[in-house]
Amino acid sequence: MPSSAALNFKRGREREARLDLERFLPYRLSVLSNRVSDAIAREYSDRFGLSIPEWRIMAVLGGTPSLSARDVAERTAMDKVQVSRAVECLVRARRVARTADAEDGRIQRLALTAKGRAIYDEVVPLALHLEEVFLSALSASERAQLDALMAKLSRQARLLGDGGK
Amino acid sequence: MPSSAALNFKRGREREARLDLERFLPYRLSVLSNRVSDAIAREYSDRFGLSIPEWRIMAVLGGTPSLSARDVAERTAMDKVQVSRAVECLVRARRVARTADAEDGRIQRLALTAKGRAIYDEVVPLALHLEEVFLSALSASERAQLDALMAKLSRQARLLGDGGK
DNA sequence: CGCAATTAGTTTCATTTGAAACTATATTCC
DNA sequence: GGAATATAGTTTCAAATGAAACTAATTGCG
Repeated sequence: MPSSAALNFKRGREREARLDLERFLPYRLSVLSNRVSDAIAREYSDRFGLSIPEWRIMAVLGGTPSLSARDVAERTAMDKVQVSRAVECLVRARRVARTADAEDGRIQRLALTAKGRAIYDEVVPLALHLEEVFLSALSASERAQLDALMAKLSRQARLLGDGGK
Repeated sequence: MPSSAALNFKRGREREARLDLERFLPYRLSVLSNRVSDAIAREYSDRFGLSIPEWRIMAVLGGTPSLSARDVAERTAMDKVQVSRAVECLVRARRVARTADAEDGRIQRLALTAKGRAIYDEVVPLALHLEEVFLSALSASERAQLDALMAKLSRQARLLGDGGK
């Protein structure tokens, strides 16, 4: 049965349009993304007491230390309130340290502490393992396709979003 | 530049693993899905005062009337609390009607009212148009690829999710 | 039958979230 | 220099959310 998203649009004898939610891409994306996020969140939370926002922050700080909260927000696609709150938790747990910026009094530089780094070093393999399990349904060429499609769709979605803002 | 998700895993000279959030599939999926949902939610909300849960309920009732709240929850991937609340709004707005089931006193059959159907008939073309704009970044064969990949990933994600539950 | 266990759906309550207001610092421009 | 504007980050407050308790009806089973 061909089920391309392009075929979602149907008209019966009467002239009203129909929509099949299961084939509607925004819906499918949302369900897929939630399933994946939930499965992963459970692991992060069970094993390390990390929420997804916290993990995202640790992930970027692990790769690039000394970012400001604003930088982190940009790179994690979170808003500044979310970042502020998640950083607060991470600081309380001594996983992230805040230090004043030498030049700009408004900015605080963020970095993983040794403790945070140790957790990061444990979480990264777990995250990559989960990604791998998830992707194990695909062949190498399918993964390449997926990568290309995601890039195109992300660009397109960015355009969509900007239009309405 | 090859950027397959399979290549996300890297080790430097030192032996700690690194993770590039921008190439991490769960993250990419989440950002993409949110962008799309937000763009669409804005339209639904601006033009019809519909939230996404409300729209999902109307979408399934438009295709299959006389479902119970439980049926709706199943088909929309929402939980029963969400459905209960969104249905409440829809009923108050006279877009959906609740009628008692003849056989089972616990069940209420849900269906679009004439008013709800009129809105449905307007929203469906809008939804399909937005999907089309979004997919316009892809060729026909890319759409087919996407469809196949989403199906595989969804199945895989369902397995992942069940495992942990 | 009649009591325990299930199921449909709602409500409650605590937590999460986001928008807007707020504080503090920095920059612009007269 | 200093008033107006902009930016970093936090706090506040109201709305959205979810887990668990709850109500009401049904089913299973001795």
